[in-house]
Amino acid sequence: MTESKEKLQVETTVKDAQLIEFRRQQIINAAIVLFKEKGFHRATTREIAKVAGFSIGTLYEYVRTKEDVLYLLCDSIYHEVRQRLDSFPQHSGTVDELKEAIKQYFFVIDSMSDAFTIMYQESKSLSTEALHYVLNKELEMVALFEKLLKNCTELGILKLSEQELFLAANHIVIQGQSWAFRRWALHKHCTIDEFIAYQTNTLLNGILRKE
Amino acid sequence: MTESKEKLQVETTVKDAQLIEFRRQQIINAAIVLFKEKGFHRATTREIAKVAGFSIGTLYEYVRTKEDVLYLLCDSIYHEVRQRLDSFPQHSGTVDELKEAIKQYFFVIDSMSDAFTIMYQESKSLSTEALHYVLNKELEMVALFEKLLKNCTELGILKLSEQELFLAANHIVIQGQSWAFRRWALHKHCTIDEFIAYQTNTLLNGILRKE
Amino acid sequence: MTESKEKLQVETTVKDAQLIEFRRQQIINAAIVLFKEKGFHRATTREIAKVAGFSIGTLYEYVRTKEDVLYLLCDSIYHEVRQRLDSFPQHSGTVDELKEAIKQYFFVIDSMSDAFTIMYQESKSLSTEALHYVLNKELEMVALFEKLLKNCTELGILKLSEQELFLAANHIVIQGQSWAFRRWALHKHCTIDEFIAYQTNTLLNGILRKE
Amino acid sequence: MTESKEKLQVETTVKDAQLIEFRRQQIINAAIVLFKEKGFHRATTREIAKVAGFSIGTLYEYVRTKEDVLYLLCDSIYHEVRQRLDSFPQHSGTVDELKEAIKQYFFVIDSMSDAFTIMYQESKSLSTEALHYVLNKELEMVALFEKLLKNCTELGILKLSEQELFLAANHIVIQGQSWAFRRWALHKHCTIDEFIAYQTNTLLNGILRKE
DNA sequence: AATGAATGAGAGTTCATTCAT
DNA sequence: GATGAATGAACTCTCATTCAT
Repeated sequence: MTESKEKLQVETTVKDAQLIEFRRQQIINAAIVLFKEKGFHRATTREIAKVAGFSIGTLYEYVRTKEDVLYLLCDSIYHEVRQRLDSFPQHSGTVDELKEAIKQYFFVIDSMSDAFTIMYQESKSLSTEALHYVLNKELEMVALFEKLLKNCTELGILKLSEQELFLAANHIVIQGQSWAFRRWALHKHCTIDEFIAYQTNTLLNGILRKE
Repeated sequence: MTESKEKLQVETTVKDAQLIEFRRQQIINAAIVLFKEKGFHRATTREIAKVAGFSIGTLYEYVRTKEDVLYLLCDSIYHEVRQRLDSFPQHSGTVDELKEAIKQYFFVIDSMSDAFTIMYQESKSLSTEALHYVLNKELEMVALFEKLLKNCTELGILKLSEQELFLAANHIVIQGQSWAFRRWALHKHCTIDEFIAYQTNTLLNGILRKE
Repeated sequence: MTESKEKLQVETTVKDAQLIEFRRQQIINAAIVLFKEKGFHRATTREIAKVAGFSIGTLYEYVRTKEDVLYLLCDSIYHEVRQRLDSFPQHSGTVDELKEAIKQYFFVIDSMSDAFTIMYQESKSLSTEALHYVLNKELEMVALFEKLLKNCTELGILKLSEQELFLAANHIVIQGQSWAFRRWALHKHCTIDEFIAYQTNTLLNGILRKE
Repeated sequence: MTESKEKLQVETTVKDAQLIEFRRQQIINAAIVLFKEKGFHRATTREIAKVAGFSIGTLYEYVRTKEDVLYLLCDSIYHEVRQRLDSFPQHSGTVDELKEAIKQYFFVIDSMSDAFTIMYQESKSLSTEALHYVLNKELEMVALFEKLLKNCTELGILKLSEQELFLAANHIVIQGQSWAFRRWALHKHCTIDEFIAYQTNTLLNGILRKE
């Protein structure tokens, strides 16, 4: 899995790269808390700075606009997801590999569900350029699962058209994310493991044509 | 299907009920256009009034706050959905009935995808009370499909636990809505009919246990 | 004397034209006081609103930006100047007419010297477009005196090349304005009448070639 | 010509006098570029430091406040003017000497017109104390020409009252400076030599009373 | 002597809401 | 019932200045 587009640069007045990394992580953490609580528009930059632990002036040394904070947050999600998916042990058996990927993906979402929810609800507030970048990351996610599904078809385990490949991959991505943005409904009825089990079974059964 | 909660009342200074109905529909239509274009927070009440065709003063004769506009919009969605689902011809064959319900549901979403997307992204801006009301409507939707699925299990066509019943219903509702909020990705790959076909097949195949 | 360019429009949210006129005059008056005292940049829009007698919100109903206030001020100066010069009685004798025009011009400046000084020092803060508009008004002023001087040359009283015509007209305009922006030096040494007498004599003697 | 007031001291933490001189010249040069481009208020201290070639911290080793930069700039103008006027060869014939002084003065202005324009438009941003110092320098300039004119009256070439002496000197100073601050209008119509010729002739003709 | 990250008061602007007409 | 001018709290962002290194 490779990044398809250059990262959009968020301008800084600070020169020390390590410090930038560190402060931006503080900003992102603060933003997750606040955007979750009150949404992007109701959270103020002053609050973000305060929760991050520094002054409003300092915030703006690491970020040009409030929108940059949202972009940083969205970007960090995919960074995290990629790290996790890249690091899980690769199986030879491809259906198992697919299952494992789904599991890992759902786990990341579970562990970052606030961030995912924010991204879902607020990414529309990004500039066109940043939004395109983020949606593109999303498509990379879909493409990853398309690839894994395709591997299965090549082994003859599945028979899927290109369209079905896409729809199935899309299906996985959405259901995974729904674990985040529909917490309120789902958590009352099952655990993440049960959810993963149901989704994996339904999908694979649904896709496997045994006639 | 019955409405579980009393409709939340949006106060008015105007008496004429028909006029209220009429003006509110104008408000909702204007809001759909503007919230889609710029989101709830960036759209101003002045703009809403202007697009609706009257003055800001008049807007506030039919609505107490800006949030009321969002609430009215969300509420009208479920009103519309219910009307459509209630009116389609009921079959005796229950799997067919389920299929038909799915189809109708996806069709409503397709025809109101802007409104659905807005609801998805902006409902967090509602007050706790209004949000609960809306989420409750959402659960009624899920319950509707749970009921239809349950009918199938009772005929022995499906074997599903309570949990699976809920997850499957939830699955339908989410995939349907994804047709609205993931337009940008889905519309390039398939038509609404193809999407319905894929979702219906996958779900039913995935659920039917043939061992 | 005709206005060479369309007036630049300053946008408003208010519809009542008379009210706009009235409020803008209040804004200009407040701005003259404050810009004189602390300059354009140090005067705040809040102060302007306060001195004008209304709230900051109201200020922004009649003006889009702070720069608009400055533009309104500059524009009103030329409006005033034109009114005064257009209304003085026209002589037949052209040198007398020139003298009278100079006198009237210097009088207007004397009566609006704060506004003139502000324009001199702050017009650079206008947008390119607005600045061009204002400088153009300034050139119209020069052109007016060029015309009056030209009348004299046509009667054979003066012999001036095109360049000299321009320089002499320019000379009048600058010396007049210096009465405003060099108050601090000039007022200690002479009255406006003495200043006018000196400038008129020097200019006419300087220009008249008697060899 | 003697300096009438002690130079205002701009405090420093640095000891090395030569270095101070050197760095301040860098600061002034940077300030001329930036103040010309965006004015005193819009130019930031950071930018000044950057253009000057060092860090913001260093800037504040040589200057107490941003206003000091403006003061330094204004002060350097008179320093330059004095150097030039003091160094031109003194004639015995006093009208020629006056003419030569005018010429040299206009030449300095031409070569430093950015700095002069800045002084004209921004000196109001100086503190009262610094402003008085600068205006005083200005009056010294006027006094210089008063002196030269007086020499002529004493030789019987001119007959001028004290007031006329002042006004004529003032006239020269202003017209000279107008070559800087009215560049936009004048440069299209004549060269500096033509301008000097016109101003010198008009003034002398205007002043010489031969009846 | 030089650096540059940190600070926070303060500025311009917006916009939901009110209320007299 | 309809209008639209008035309001002011609240928000984002800037930038002169400081001080530890």
